[in-house]
Order: sequence, then structure tokens, then C-alpha cells
Amino acid sequence: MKRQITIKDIALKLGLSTSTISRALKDHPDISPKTRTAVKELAALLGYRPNRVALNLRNNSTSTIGLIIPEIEHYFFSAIINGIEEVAYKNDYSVMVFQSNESYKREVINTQAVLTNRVDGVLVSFSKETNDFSHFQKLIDNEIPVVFFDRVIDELQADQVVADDYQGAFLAVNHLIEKGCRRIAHFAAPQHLAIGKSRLSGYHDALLKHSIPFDQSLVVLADTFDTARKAAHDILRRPDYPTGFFAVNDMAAIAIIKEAKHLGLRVPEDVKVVGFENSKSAAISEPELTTVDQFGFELGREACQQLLRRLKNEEKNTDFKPTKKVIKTRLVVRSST
Amino acid sequence: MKRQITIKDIALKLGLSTSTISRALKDHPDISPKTRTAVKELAALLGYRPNRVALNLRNNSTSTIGLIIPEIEHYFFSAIINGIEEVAYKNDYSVMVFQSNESYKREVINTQAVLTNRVDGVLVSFSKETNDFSHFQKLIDNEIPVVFFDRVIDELQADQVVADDYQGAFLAVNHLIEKGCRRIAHFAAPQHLAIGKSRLSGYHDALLKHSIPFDQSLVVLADTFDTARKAAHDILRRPDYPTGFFAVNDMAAIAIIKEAKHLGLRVPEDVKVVGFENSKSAAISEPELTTVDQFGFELGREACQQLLRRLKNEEKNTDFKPTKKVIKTRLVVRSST
DNA sequence: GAATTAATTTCAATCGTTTGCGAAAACATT
DNA sequence: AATGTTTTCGCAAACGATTGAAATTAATTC
Repeated sequence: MKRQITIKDIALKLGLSTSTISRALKDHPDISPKTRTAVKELAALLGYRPNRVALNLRNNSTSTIGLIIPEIEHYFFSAIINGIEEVAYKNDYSVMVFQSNESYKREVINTQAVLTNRVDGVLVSFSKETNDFSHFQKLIDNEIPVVFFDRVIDELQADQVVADDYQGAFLAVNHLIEKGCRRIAHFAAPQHLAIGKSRLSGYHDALLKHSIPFDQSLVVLADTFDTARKAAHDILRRPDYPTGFFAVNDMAAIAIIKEAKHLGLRVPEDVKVVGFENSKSAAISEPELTTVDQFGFELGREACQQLLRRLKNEEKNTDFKPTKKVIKTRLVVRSST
Repeated sequence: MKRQITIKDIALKLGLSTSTISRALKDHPDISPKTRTAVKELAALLGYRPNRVALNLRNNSTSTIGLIIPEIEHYFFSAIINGIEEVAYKNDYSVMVFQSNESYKREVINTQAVLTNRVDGVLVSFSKETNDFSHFQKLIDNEIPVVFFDRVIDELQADQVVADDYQGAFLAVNHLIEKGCRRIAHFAAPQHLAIGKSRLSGYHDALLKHSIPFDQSLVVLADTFDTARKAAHDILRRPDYPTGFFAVNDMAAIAIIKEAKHLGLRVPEDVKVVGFENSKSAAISEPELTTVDQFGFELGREACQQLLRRLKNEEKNTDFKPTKKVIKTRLVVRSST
């Protein structure tokens, strides 16, 4: 790479010291107007750009935040990244993205990568595989601010930003009941994830509210298209198949619709389905999917804002109190119910 | 942030100089085995991690690549990011992501950001708005390797990685013709983009091959869901509406299907539709969309690999010859044709 | 035991920028 | 003319790590 123009080049050409150049460039009062303009003009002429790396070293901060995320290709996560990048951009931060690909091992390596890259703070949504959280604890021990979003864990002393999973699930199931469903299945996420638990309990409580008994056999673990399609196939061929479905995400919900239609059932007449996410695909499926909007973009924004807040107040971090921000969800009613 | 352990801390505790620590840690032969193990043990005990920022400054390289991309939320681009991150990860590079949001102004700022962040190289897919490419020229003038992907421009001395748009379009339209379509519309991308031109010309040549006259009125500019739906509405209400549609991306294709069904036409019996991208949505739409697979993941991988190749060979960059890698596309036939 | 060689370790400069402190001008005051 | 004030600028250290060259110590040879 071509050597970039440095403050030293300007100093040499002007017969001044680097200190003077540095001060002139940032309008330090000690510098006479004459030399100040001279310096600025030459700097502009030469196309001088301060070397961020040198500043990073001196200031012991990089204006960079690390993002550890399961998979970029998932619509919900890409919406989140969008929100994060938006806030980072406005605050002159850069974002380094690390994908865990839902792999615990890779996630551990990712945490090491953010450490060696000396990012100022980290945003994390951990992988499905992750049960041991000591790699995140190590970040916290290093006093690097960490904000968890979507997939969170209470055991760590860190901020959290999540969608209101309980409320969303409650809304969804309540809606199904109001549409006349009495037997409602839930396609759930793994129960070691908070989102899995919360959505299940929203489902549970909505049933309770309408005095519908909870039936464990109607709760199945299925949070991908393929597993959901398979599970839907099995459950829909039972003689007493449920007429309502609440899926933990849109892909699973769409799989249910596909399979129901495949089995000759009409949606929403015979079977009603609600998803969770409000992805692009929800509006595309036939019939269009009723779903819970998770506001991924806002969630990403909030997470990033919370992180930046921590970064500003870093000096006075006497007694750390983790915050938990809950983003309200919204039921988007379409024609699948 | 807590002060990290440095080489100096180890030196102090061991009564040695920093040079010795540095050499011991990297198995320099000058260091006696005794001190070497002592150093390494203490380093491990204290949890020493070399400060990447200091190294970046010294080596004048950051092991970081910048990515400038229109919008992360678009499936095709997120697949590309996935591929890029994969290759970067394997080669110990980090990726900084900058979104242009299809805005020229923001893209210019993005190029400045990658410059001040001193990334080693840049991957770019420029915005639809971009007509002036001098901001990229500035990167090249600074001898920062740039690889363009998907949206490329021949006027710049830089490598390119693109899908075989011409071939994909040709395959798509040829397929429509073989399925019996004679009047085929093309929903195109802006013609100042290479992808716009290439796909149009693939469309054109496929018609030519079967001696079908080219009809300018069947080519409309529509590359988003909304514009495509509107355009489909207009064109399908003409008495001589086309029976085949080739859309520049899946979203536009799905909009056509939706609108056709809305107007009481059957897909694929009355109207056949082919998209371009092979997004998740293509498999979800009803009927499932025949489309051209762009292999976004592979495209991202190739782009990143090409960039890394440039970074390795940087010293001997005497006569620069831009390369152009074309990723073959594949027609995925589903039930919309 | 002195001299030579070999094995270890340290010094100091470097990457680009900032900043406290001291120094040298320029100016003002008697 | 001597002193006191400002104004303006440079020195040098610092951030953390690397590295050629010099210096120290230990080992070897005659």
C-alpha cells in the first residue's frame, strides 16, 4: 500500500514540528492563525487523513463495535444488523461482524477475535448450541461492555435487549382462540433459550385465560422449515389434529401452511397458523401469514444505543446495574387466520 | 476498560526487557529455553493477548477488510456477506460492514470510513444511485485493493466478481420459450447497471435464437416488489398481455405472480414466471418460483478470495491486470413455469 | 589464565499521533 | 533598558510491539 501522508510530512514541508501541526489541525488556541491556515491548506492539498490506527493505540479505543451473531442470512438477524449499523454509522462507530453459524466452538473463537481486535464493545446473540457462557464472562471480566440481544441470559452481568416474546406469543395465541381455535399446537424453540421459554409461557397463559387445558403433546420442538414440515406432517395426520398453530418463527409457520395444503387442508378454513418475526416471506406465503412483528430493526437500534450509552459512561462504572429493554411486539393479522 | 496485560507487565515481573519477552513469545532461537518457558507460563497465567492495534500500527496493516454493500436485508446480499465472512474467518481477517442503503452520498462517506479505518482491502457492490465513481478511484489511487462484486464497472482498474447474468437470463427466457411462451415480458433493472444490461441482452438473445421479434414495449423497468406489482397490473390488463415473464429478481417475479393471481389468471397455466436470485422466498411463493440461482454465497467467497490474493501479492504489483471472475448460474425449475 | 567464540539479553529506534511542560520569541510596561 | 506578560512553538514521552545492532554474560579453546 502506498504510504499515506502523515503529520510528519506536513511538518517537514513547513519547517514546523509535528506538535504544531497536530495542534493547528484541531484549532488549538496556542497556534497563530497564520500557521494554522498554512497547515490546514497544505493538509488539504496533500490529502492528509489522520491515521486512525495510531489514534486507536494512543487512546486505547477503536471506535469499533464487535457483533457476534448466529447467521446473517436469517431475515430477522439481517434486519437487526441493519439497525445496528444505522446507529453505529450515526455515531461514527464501525461494526465488525462475526458469524457463529450456530456453532459454539466458532462462537468462542469469535469472542477471542473481538478481544484481539480491541473493539470498544460487543453485541451478542449467541448460538443455539451455547450452554457454557464463560467465553462471554471473559469479555465482561475484561470490562468490555457487552449487550445481549434476542438470545439472552440472565446469569451474566450484562445489558439485554429483547422482543417481548411473552406478549407476542400471548397475542398470537389469543388471536387464534378468538378466531375459534380450541386445539392449538405450538412449534417451539429449544427450551434452554429464553425466547423458547417465554414464547411457550405466552402460549400457555393465553390458553389459561380462556380456560383451555394445556396439552403437552401439542408442543413440539421445531424451529426450522424442515423440522417444522416434518412435525406438521405427523401432527396433522392425527385424528384429533389441532386447528390452530403458533410457530416460533415464520419459516416454521410457512412450513406448516405448506404441509397443511399438501395434506388437502385449507388455510385458514380448516387450519389457522400464526408465525413470529414478520419476515419478507410472511407477506409472500399463500395465504399471507399472520405473524408477530419482532421489529428487528428497532431491536438492533436499541441494542446498539444501549452499548454506546455504556461506552460513554465508562469512567464512572462504579456499581453496574444491568438493564433489560423489552421491545413491544405487534400482531400483524393477515389471511392465514 | 480495564488495562490489558502488556508485554511490559511481563517484562517487569520477570526482570527482563520487553524485547526478550517479545522474542520468547514467538520462539526466537536467541532466547534460552529456560526464560522462554518462564515467559510463556507467566503470559498464559496473566492472560496476555498481544495488542492488535499496536501491531497494526507497526505493520501498517490491519488484517481487516471493508465491505460496502447496498442493503444487508436483501437475501442475495446477506448470502454474499455470509460467503465473505466465511473466507475472511478462515484467513484470520475481520470484516467491517458499511451499508450504503442505495444512497450515493452515504456510499461516498463509506469509502472515507474504510480509508480512515485503514482496512487492507475493500469489497464493493455499489448503490443504484451511483453514477460517479471517483470515490472508488480514490481508494485505488491510495493503492488499496478493491474488488467489485455483482454491481461492477469496467472503467475502474479493479477486479470483478459477477454472476453470469447473461447466461442466467438466456437460460430463463429459453426455458419460457420451450414451455410454449411466445410473448415474453422482461422486468428489468436500471440500464446503467451492468446486471441490467446483461440480463436484458440475455433475454434479447434467447428471443433471437427462437426467431421471436424483440418488442420494446414488453421491457419495463421494475426491480422491486412494489414497482413490479404495479407494472404487472398494467401489462396484464392489455388485451395482448404476455404469457411469459422474466423478472430481474425474485421479489419482482413474486409480485408478478401475486398480481396475476389477483387478476384471476392462473400460474403457470395462463402465465409463466421466472425470477432471478433463488432466494428463500422463491421456494415459499405459490406456486413455487422457477428462478435462476445466483450462488450468492459462492460469489461472496470468490470475491473475498480474490481480494486476499491481491493482498498477498501486494509487494510485486508491477503491472496490474484486473481480473473478472464469472460465476455460472443455474436454472432452478419449479412450478411457476 | 587470557583470549576467542558462542549464547543471551538489552538498547534504541520505529510505526503516527497527542499533550504536559518548558523555551523562545514578541510585545507591553515601567 | 530591564523586567514582566503573552503568544507561539518545540521537546520528549507515551500508547504496545518488533527488530537490527550493540552489549553483556557464559562457555570454550589454547
